[in-house]
Amino acid sequence: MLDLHRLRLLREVHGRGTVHAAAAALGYSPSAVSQQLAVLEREAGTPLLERTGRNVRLTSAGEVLVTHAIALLEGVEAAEADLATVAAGRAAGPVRVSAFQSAVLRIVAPAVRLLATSHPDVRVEVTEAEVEVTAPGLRLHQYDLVLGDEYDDQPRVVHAELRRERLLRERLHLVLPAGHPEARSRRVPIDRLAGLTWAACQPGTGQRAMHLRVCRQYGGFEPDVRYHSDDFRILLEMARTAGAGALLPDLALDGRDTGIAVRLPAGVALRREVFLLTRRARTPAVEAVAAALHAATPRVGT
Amino acid sequence: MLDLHRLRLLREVHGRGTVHAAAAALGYSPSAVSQQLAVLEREAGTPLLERTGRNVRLTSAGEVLVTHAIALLEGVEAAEADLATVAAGRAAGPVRVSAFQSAVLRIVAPAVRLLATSHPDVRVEVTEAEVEVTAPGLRLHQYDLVLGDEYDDQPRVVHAELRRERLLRERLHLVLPAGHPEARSRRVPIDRLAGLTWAACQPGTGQRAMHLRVCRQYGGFEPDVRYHSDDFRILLEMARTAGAGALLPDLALDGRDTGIAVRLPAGVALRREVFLLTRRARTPAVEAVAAALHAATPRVGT
DNA sequence: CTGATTGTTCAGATATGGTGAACAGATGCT
DNA sequence: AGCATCTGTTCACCATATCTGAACAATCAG
Repeated sequence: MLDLHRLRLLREVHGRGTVHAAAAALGYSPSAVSQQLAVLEREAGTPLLERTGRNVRLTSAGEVLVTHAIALLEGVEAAEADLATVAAGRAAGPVRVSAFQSAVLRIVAPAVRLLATSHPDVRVEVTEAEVEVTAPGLRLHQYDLVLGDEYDDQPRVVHAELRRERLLRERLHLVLPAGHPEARSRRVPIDRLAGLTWAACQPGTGQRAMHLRVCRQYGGFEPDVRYHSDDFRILLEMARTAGAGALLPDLALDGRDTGIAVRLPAGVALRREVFLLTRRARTPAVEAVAAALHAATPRVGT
Repeated sequence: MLDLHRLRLLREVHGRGTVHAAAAALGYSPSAVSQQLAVLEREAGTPLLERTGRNVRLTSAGEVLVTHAIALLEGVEAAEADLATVAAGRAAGPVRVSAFQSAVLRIVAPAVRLLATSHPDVRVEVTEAEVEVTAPGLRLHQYDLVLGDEYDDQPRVVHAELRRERLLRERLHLVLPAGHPEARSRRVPIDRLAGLTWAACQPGTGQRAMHLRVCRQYGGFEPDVRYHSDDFRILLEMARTAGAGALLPDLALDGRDTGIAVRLPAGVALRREVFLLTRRARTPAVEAVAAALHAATPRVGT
């Protein structure tokens, strides 16, 4: 009989492309994975992998088998979730959540607090990471729920097998050092800020791209970005302490905005959407966590 | 992660009721089964079995898990069948058939001959046994196709999960020793045969029950059954050699009826139906065998 | 050409899963 | 009631399967 353990290796190699990556993901040596796949091929009676350059790729028989493997492993997971639920008499089991920094702070952490009393048998594991990194891990069952963000001008494509729900849609604010001359008016035209020093996320991130686009398109200037961090709290602190400007969403602002001035850009409506990704098949525990995340999401002005 | 091997043990214990039976069916010692189930319970985190008297029964958690197990094992089987088919480029893999004696001789054997050329990669395994015995084994995946028979007055109930197809509907004939006075007419009234010595199947079989009912109802006598065998060819030989009478279906008569007279009973239409059982989910190989069985079924007068 | 990848093979340590004997409780026969 | 005979479980022990790490071959980038 086919062995689930080996099928999982096959799925992982299929999903990650290399034996090394699959081995690393599952905590084995590449040697072990290679040997087990060889056994699987012998059982299958036909080659499942073929080498292409120094990598491996699934053969058509491998593709057929991996399709079954994915369904079977999904089924096993459902069985385990059901079992945990029955054993505890209510939604139970481990649930792995990933979210980007501000969502961890403002959404996931409060949700965990809610779940601690409403669903004490659900064990939530949280990883702070960006959607780009973790979305593939959702399909590979490394995570069960992934929170992501998306700036209006850069919609993310999401795999058809996944389910996406909006958690909130928030405004982006201009954060200026308190006492900056432009901070007197409630709405600040971007083109007045050409001389400002800026704090923004690392190049390659959505926030940075949005920042550059806004300055170029609405301000007509190339921003002098001097402070780089993917940590919104650091960006905020650079505004407060080092006199920089920043473009930050509601979630990054926790209300204690002493030392800074939070203003809206004039003439532009900049928005960010925060959403939740899950696989289509949801266990009771995942369902409970999803509900808690919705409940814990702060209402911010749209 | 849950282990398929252990889930199969659970399914078998569920299906067969005792640890011993499950162990015997899978070729293990009861000790091994007991130990593996203990491991499964530890993994599940909740009891799956409870002792009732000297047997075991599934707990509600066990029931939940076994439902998943059945689905998963079905999925694995589908995967293996698909794999065999892909590997061979056509329907392939082992298929286990069971049938009662006359069906093996007249239907299954010819079907195997057909399949040898039409589907050389399908490996047919045949077991001669009665439906009563093998039908449960169909649900337990011990067999893939089961041929059964049913006398008109004793319809068999078939489990809703199984699929039943009629293969043929045949007449029952009165088999008399050649030269018996009543064998002169084409149709023989049953009540003329009160003094005959009879050959019939063992008590408890459908044929025996039918035989008794016919003699009592249409002949008004208790038959003197002296020769008992579930082997129709032996019953036929007792008619030929020992001068007994018998009630046999078309399939039991192979046309070489020297030494006997085959007549229809007068005033009664006795019929037997031969049918095919499979699980609802059929692999390509099972489909091919089912088609061959239909094709190989002889056309007999209804 | 060299160095850094990739996947595979081999020898050896370790864990897993099997058997069979001994045991305890339930049932049924005399 | 008493004994034999079923259950299923536990234990010690053994075989096999599966992991690791080193050595190897092939590919690719600089």
